[in-house]
Amino acid sequence: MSSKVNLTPQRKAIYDVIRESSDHPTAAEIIERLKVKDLSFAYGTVYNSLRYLTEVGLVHELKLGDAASRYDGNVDEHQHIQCQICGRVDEVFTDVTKEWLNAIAKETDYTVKSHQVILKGICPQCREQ
Amino acid sequence: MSSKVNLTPQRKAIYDVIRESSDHPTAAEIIERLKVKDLSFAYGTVYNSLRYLTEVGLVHELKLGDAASRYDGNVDEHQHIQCQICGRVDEVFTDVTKEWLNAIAKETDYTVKSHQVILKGICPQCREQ
DNA sequence: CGTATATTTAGACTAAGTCTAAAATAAAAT
DNA sequence: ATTTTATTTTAGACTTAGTCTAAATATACG
Ligand SMILES: [Mn+2]
Ligand SMILES: [Mn+2]
Ligand SMILES: [Zn+2]
Ligand SMILES: [Zn+2]
Repeated sequence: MSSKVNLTPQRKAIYDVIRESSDHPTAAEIIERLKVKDLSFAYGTVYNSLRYLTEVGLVHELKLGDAASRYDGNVDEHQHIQCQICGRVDEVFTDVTKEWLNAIAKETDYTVKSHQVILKGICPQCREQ
Repeated sequence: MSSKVNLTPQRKAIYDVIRESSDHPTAAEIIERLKVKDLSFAYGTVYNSLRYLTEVGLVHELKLGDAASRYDGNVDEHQHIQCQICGRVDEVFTDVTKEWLNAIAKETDYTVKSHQVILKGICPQCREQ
């Protein structure tokens, strides 16, 4: 069991870029950062690898409502807040309560499997302007 | 002030479809439903109208991480839960607490402007199968 | 080794939506 | 009422993000 994770050189390089990034890069940004390291993979390989890394749980895919998905090397449970002005994405570790999730299960009669909170606001830097 | 809302025939028809729908239709679904009423507008007009209706606050745009945005004629504050199996989207009126939002403002130093919760789970129907 | 399986590659293709420039409507000014 | 101005619609080209396909490579297995 525990089907071993198969990290090919491409997947490893992409995973490295994500872990070295703290800003939740998009696929396009990952491709840029690979290029800086003189690595250039087929377009499709980057997307296939991102899907693979997501599936095996090494990274998380964030869909914040922007056009492009972002990727997160921190797979600990946390949420995100995005600045409406500059677009930066920051971490949020204060999570919703279990009681709240239970209340929703009761209200909707769904079996709640996951929740994602997307907060929008103004970051400290942009507030100064 | 209060810059009056300009509901052209096209915008009105699209708004009507959204209000008559309770399933948060996508642009493509709205176009289908217009066709049933023998209404056919330019592709771009539908998107322009959806943007307009969203901007003036008559509808809400939902980005649940699917490919296409969905539109909601209920503009009262509420959240959504989507079935991972059949894709249907249901309403969630149990909202997060103000305390939780304050905790996030303190943690992140952001001025929190909005929050969107996307819950995923199994709907009662799909659970029976 | 030889064959099956998995992965990468380049490039065609798709889905959702935006943009553009011209035509049609509507509103405002003469 | 007619001209001028502003707004909206339209068709279709274009963009962005991502998937699909078929061939070429690489890896694993007997
Ligand atoms: Mn994160
Ligand atoms: Mn709703
Ligand atoms: Zn900012
Ligand atoms: Zn379902």
